[in-house]
Amino acid sequence: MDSISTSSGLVPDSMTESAESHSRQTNDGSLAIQANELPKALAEDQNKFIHLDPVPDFRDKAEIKPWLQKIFYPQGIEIVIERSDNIKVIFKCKAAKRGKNTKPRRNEVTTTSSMSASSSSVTSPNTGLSSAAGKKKRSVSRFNTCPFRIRATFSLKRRKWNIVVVNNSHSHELKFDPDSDEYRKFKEKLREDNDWDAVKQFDELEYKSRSNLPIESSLIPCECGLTSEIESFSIVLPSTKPAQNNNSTDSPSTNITNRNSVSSIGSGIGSNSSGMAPVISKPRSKKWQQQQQQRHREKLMRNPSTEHLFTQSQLQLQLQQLQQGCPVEFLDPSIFTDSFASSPASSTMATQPPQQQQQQQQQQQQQHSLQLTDPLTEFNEIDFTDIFKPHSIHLQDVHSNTQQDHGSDLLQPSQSSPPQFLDTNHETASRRDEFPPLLFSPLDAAANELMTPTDDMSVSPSHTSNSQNNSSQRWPTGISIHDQHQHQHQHQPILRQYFNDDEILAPARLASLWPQQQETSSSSPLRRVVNAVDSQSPCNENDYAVDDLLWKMNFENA
Amino acid sequence: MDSISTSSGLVPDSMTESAESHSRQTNDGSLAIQANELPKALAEDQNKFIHLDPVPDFRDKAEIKPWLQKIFYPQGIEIVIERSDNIKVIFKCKAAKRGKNTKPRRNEVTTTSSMSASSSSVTSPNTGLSSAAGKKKRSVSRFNTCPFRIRATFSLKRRKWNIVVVNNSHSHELKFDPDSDEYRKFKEKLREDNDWDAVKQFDELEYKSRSNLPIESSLIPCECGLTSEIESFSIVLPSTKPAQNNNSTDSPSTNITNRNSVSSIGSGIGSNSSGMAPVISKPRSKKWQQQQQQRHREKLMRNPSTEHLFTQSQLQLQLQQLQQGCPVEFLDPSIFTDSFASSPASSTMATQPPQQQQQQQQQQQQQHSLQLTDPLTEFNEIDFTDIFKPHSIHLQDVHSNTQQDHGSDLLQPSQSSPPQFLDTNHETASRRDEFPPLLFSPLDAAANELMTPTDDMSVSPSHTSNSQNNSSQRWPTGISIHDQHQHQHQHQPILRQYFNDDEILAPARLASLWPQQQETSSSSPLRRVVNAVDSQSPCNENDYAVDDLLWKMNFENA
DNA sequence: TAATGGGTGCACT
DNA sequence: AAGTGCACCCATT
Ligand SMILES: [Zn+2]
Ligand SMILES: [Zn+2]
Repeated sequence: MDSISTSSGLVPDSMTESAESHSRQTNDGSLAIQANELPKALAEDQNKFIHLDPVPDFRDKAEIKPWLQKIFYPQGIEIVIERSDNIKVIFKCKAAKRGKNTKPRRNEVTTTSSMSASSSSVTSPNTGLSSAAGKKKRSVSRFNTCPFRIRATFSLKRRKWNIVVVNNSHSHELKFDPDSDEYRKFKEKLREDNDWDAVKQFDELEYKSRSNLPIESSLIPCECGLTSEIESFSIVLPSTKPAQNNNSTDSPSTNITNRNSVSSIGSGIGSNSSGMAPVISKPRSKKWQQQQQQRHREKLMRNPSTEHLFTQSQLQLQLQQLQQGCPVEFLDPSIFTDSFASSPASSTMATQPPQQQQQQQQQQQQQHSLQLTDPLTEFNEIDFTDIFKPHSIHLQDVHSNTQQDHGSDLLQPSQSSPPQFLDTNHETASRRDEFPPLLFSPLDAAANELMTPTDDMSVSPSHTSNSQNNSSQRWPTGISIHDQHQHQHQHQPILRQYFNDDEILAPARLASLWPQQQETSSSSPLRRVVNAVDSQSPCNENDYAVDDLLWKMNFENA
Repeated sequence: MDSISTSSGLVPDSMTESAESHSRQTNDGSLAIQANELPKALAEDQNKFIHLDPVPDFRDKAEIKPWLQKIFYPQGIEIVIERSDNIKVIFKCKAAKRGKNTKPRRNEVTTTSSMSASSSSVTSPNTGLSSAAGKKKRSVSRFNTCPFRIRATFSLKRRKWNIVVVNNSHSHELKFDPDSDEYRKFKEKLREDNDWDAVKQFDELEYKSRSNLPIESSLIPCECGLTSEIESFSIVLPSTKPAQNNNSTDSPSTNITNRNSVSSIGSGIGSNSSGMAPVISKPRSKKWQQQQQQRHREKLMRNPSTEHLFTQSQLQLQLQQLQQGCPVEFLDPSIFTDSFASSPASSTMATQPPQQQQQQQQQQQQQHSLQLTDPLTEFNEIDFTDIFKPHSIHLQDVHSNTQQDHGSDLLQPSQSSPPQFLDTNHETASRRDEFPPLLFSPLDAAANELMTPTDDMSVSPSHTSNSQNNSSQRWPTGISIHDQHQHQHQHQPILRQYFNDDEILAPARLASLWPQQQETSSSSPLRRVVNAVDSQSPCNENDYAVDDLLWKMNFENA
């Protein structure tokens, strides 16, 4: 079970071959790596950040978590908010439930010895029932010391939320639990938001989990109403240090292979981020869980919505998303097959998408079993004052220039609709109540930005020309790795094109899903305003003044 | 500065003489101690609890904290909620603000060496300005490891909130900081609740703090609108172990004398427990604090409300309260003087209330400098199942029977209005919004209890006869110490009389403050209902049925 | 059962 | 990797 290397080919093959050459160290010590080189980069540079980009233009802080849940639930990672702010949200792994006898050893979490991330069904034949593992031997990881973090920070300069995976190592196994309360709420919210495509995908995920089928990869389509960025990243984490209660780091590294691949098509949820599903405290008996499992299984078999999960229509939807910039290698390979593989190993091979060189890439990925130095030791030295500084954007089709395209924050036009600082339009002041009093409302801030509406076109003149170009080349993953100190400003035109494509294509894809809500690219007044704000240069004096004010007010608690 | 024994005489002298004889060990290992013997009891029996009784009939969980703040702010203890529930609230000391260089020694909190609770002005001539201590040498007690806890639990059986000081030791010095944000909110809430008498008292406290005057004792008058319990207790904590980060308990006991006396006249706040004062984050520069200090000093000198803090009218008020059952020994002795003493020692003597034997009692109290074994080590073995069993009430005039008057829970008529579990009446749903949906509101509960209105009189037939009796004899403290295993039921008539006196006399005192709100004792329908509820036997079958339902609903989260 | 005790999500500061 | 105030939880008895 440990040292499992059954990874589904989520990283395009062509990249892995030249992985080493693509990782470049810039002269200031920063590292620029392409998306397909993430596994190796993660293994070698733990103190680097995995930057998710682009991200939807979250209009509310509360939209971030559902979006991330779409990405990380299929990876067996249940995220919770560790701390949140008006300008940042720190996510972490949900703490493990304590087993009955919650006195595990301190130095090693009773080491289920594996922390095997990918194939959860291998280690626990009990399939996703948390109670099965529980009672006594479960790795309860006494204090939740998992170092995994996702940091979402709102850049006042760029007026955009930046999401960075700070630490991809886990002190526990990754396991998708379809019976967790949080997941239930999450899925209920998906339904409330009418994100039926995601609901279907998660139905499939639940089915696989309950059926002991491998869940190595996942697909979460994007269904947002306003934006439609495609977000995905792949991570291979070779070595996961077992949880040590930060007092004695005796075992240097147990060399336990841990693999973690994340793939999804994210989306900002269109609206209603306020209403959470009513909390329903449920009993957690084993019997109840078995009932749930059986019920769900029957429902899945009968439900027409889940019936066609593996039919041609679903596949066509995926292909359509592909053409619009969704990286194929991060789609769920299982959608291309109509049968379930019984063993994880076989399924891993069987679920390969029909991409050339996919298997080679997968094999390459299996070799990225590298040790991680303890990232915790290095984080203390991180200077967080630069957290809102520009960060790099890396595309696959520009991988030869990866070491140069950090910075460029000033021109990156990815749809950065400030979550709350942007909406100046006095007509849409309804969301103002969600923020503390005395904080500027998004409407006010946005109105301030309308003074330079023409910057949008000037910065991204060729926003429509390269859309098909990018999507057909290598399905850019839209992921970038960079460390803290990247400040170069280069290759801005390429970035501009890329992100403008996203903005333009997204509504079209959305329209295909809900024609009644159709809305041409940037045709909405609000949307156009947002784009204008995003694409304009942040070097504007007025902008900085506003930024400073907003920054100060953020800490005023109002 | 350390081993300060400048204690103001808060414990009546006559008691301390026979302190040892009054502490009795019952045959089941429990300890019954009179109020005036609290210092010694605390020093010798750390695993005992200090039970505050009676307490107001809190109608909302949110009313508990302000009430406790009135008691503990004058002691230099700023409480925060560690954890709260529908049925319990755990308070602790507010975490110390870290100085700039937050790397203090681990084993000893740079030991301002004193933890001298009473006279804060002695150690820090900078008078209550937190910045003065700060920056570097301040005992920031890196992780807030103060063991002090106050536990408020709602007993479903007795329909009453019970408040217990779980651990009276502190890992830090006790210092009243009039500039803390929380205190400002607290005081603003006092103003909102029109608790002007408390406002005045705290104005005085602030003045003393800013003027480097000793704040050994305090007075917080009762100003509640609905209830008028008199609450007070006195604690002398001889030895406070310095904070040790629970890893190495090297210094067994530093023998640092710590004295902590608490006195107040508590009251449940009349209404509006929902509206918190708007948070105003203030800059914390030293300059700003000095300005505040100067401004406050000037305002105090000029304000007519604070002008007469030390005039005869104020003293008459105190005397009036005395006659109504308020223990004189817990009143602020300084109100009896019109001049400020410069040194704590002299002021302690100068502020003695004109009571006979007061000085003797004070001297006796100074001798209670006993060491505390670390209470945390012993709390793990305490059996909490009996905590809500009848506890002993000790009056000064019945101190020879102290070991016998625990129990009698069924008849203790202290006003216990259930916070939210009781309301079944459908007419008075106005306060229902303050509680989670589906929870009963207190008003309904009160209406429900009207079915047995006559119980009030039957239980306390002599409620008016002994009022002067108690107040003139030795000013009962209304405090009881008891440990886990007290089960005797004795001297119930005495208890009944005592608490009924409190209930009846309180409104009269209140009326003296606001004649327009005058309300004779138990004349208010609601008030009478509350008394009826409290005095009736909880063994009623219907009551238990309601309890069950309420208990279940409490965990429905609805 | 009713009560005790603690974990932890997460936003305020 | 802000620390912590506070409450929604859960486990145990
Ligand atoms: Zn984790
Ligand atoms: Zn304390």
